[in-house]
Amino acid sequence: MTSIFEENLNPHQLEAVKHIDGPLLVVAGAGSGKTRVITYRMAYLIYQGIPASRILGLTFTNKAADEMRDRVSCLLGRPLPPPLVRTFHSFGARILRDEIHHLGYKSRFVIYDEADSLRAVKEALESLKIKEDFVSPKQARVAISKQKNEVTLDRSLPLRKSSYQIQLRVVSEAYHDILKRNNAVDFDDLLILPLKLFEDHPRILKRYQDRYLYLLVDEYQDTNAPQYRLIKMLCRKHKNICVVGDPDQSIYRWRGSDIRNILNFEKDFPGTKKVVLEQNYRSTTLILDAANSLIQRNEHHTTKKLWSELGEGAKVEYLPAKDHEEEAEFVTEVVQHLVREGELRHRDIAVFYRTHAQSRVLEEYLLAEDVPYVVVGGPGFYGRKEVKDILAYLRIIAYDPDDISFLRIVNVPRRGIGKVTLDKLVAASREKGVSLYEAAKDAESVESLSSAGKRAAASFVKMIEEFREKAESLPPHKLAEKLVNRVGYFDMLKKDFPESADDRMDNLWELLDTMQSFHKENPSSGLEGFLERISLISDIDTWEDKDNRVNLMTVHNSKGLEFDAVIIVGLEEGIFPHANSLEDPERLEEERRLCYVGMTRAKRFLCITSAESRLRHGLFVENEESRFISEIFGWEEDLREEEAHLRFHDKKAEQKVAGRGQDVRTLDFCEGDRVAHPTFGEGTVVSIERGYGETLVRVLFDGDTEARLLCPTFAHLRKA
DNA sequence: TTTTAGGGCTTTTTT
DNA sequence: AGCCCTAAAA
Repeated sequence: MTSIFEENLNPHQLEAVKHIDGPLLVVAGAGSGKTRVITYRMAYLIYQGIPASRILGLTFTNKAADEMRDRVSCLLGRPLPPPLVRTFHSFGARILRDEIHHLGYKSRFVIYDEADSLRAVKEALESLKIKEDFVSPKQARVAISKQKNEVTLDRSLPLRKSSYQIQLRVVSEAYHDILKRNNAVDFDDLLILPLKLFEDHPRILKRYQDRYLYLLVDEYQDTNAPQYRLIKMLCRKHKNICVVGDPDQSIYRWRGSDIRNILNFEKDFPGTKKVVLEQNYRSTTLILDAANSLIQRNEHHTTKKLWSELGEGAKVEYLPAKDHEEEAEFVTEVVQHLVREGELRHRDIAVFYRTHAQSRVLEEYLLAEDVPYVVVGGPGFYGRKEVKDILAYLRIIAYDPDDISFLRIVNVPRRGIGKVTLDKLVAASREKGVSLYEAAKDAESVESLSSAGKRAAASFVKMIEEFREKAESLPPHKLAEKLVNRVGYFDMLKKDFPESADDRMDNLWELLDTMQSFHKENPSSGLEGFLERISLISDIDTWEDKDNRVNLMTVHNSKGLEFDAVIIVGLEEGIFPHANSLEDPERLEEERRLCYVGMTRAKRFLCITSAESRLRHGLFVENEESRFISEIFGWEEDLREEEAHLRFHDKKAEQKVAGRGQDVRTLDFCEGDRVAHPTFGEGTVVSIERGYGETLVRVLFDGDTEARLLCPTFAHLRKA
């Protein structure tokens, strides 16, 4: 059984997988089998007798976590439980759920998302009577978050403080008072509070250190200071820390990621074993050459060179358009061409852009040509007003009602609690030191309140109380459905949004469906469990590859994915690289890394476009061609013109979309065939799914065991 | 006092 | 598309 490791890993990967104790750094270039190394290593540890419950995997997205957990269980076979794999944030939330009372919070805390947290900042500014035009709430929020994440890295901050910093400090304190009062935490707190907990309570830390003896961290180049410290604390005793990452793919510095974490790993953890993976199993050589050529322009880049055995492949295309509309037209044509001539399915194709705003034109043109597409992320499902409203109601019902959620829905739909009434409630709540909901509950005693206001508040409170009672007995989706009906949400939609009421209502049905399936899968976790899950999912997590559609997303969202064909649009100075990064050399390098990430998602076909002018904020602006273009193609000025006419429509270009081939494994069986497996015995092939990631074979073995076998494991399958 | 209608502003990337 | 503001209607 040792063979699955030797058979499916190259010598470098194997070296990493078989390293058991002590720190391990895997520098894994794009497409070099990073996920494979982590999952195989987890499986290997378990084969060595280490209980799965002692292994902890940390990732950035739920999607990555799910995929990893999934693959490990595939490798292990059914009977063994997989190790714990979570995102940093959900791991933090889980710790807090058990331990937050040590920090003076009540145990059922609310997680505020960015919008909620912005509200809280606004409230803080208001209570301090700071003029919004002096510090914009948004800026303040970003600054608070930044300060929060930095302080934990280095406690000896320079003492010189500008008045701005002092003011910021005050706002930050007011903000955190508000959170605490509402028993709420923000995203940053999910990492910082566990740190604080571990610092203040060494015995609790010890418990977690003893529980997780082997740590594996994905995308280590994107860890920020709190994440770094959390990791360091957890493995301080046993030093069994394995991190995987690629400095050239670090693209979240603006969010606090610190590339030094990976660069200094060997210094931080003496005795580190380092493995570098350079063989790329994803892309053809010309694509890799182009990507290498770009990343080499970065002063700070790791000296590794990706290579591939997948053949030269198609040349990277460049299609300069005159404006954003022509660009969208090109994209549509390329997609149609790839589907017709290149034998690709729509789902094998992806279009990446720097900013969400760029998706609209693309959508228009794809729609006009009946090309099926799906937009990943953006102002997504959970950002929509109707969904946020209902979730706010549910939070009020599930937790001790917090002010932010209360304010959101207290008059939505309208129920006669307007500004004046609300102001009086706010004053009453401040005076009594209770939440707004408590104040509303006791509205009768607020003398300044009009009788109409008292009545409206009382009936609102009565309704919420009824629902809080119902929450004990009803499953979450039923409760939510009753709620939507009871508050007359649909009527409000029809009145306020006559055009889109039905669409919005569909979104709510979808929310209810999600709740129902969550309830089915986690019958015991109830409404709170659902709300926690909802607040920690990201756009990419909800994306499924099942429909046959072209995928549209930001370059950031593309990280970790791969597609047969990739089109990157908007290669213009000011767009990509983004205008806000042009001045700062370090930020510019990050833009370059971002472009590198996008390019290395492509397996066999890569196309880049630009527009000479485009509509921005309602105005036509002209942009220079992105500097990345010449860096990718290594063009000299005089060659440019000649190359530029090499349009996609040329015969020569068309030949480049060769048939598929390289990565398709030969299977000697197909769906419906009888097969035999050394461990599981005989069975019938239910399905073979190829395309995204690795090939997955589902087999229903006799005796009703259904097994899902990934690429390496099904090598043991033989036609029976 | 609350609601409604209309105009301005925004958007870089996100757990 | 959502949010915030203002002015006027209900």
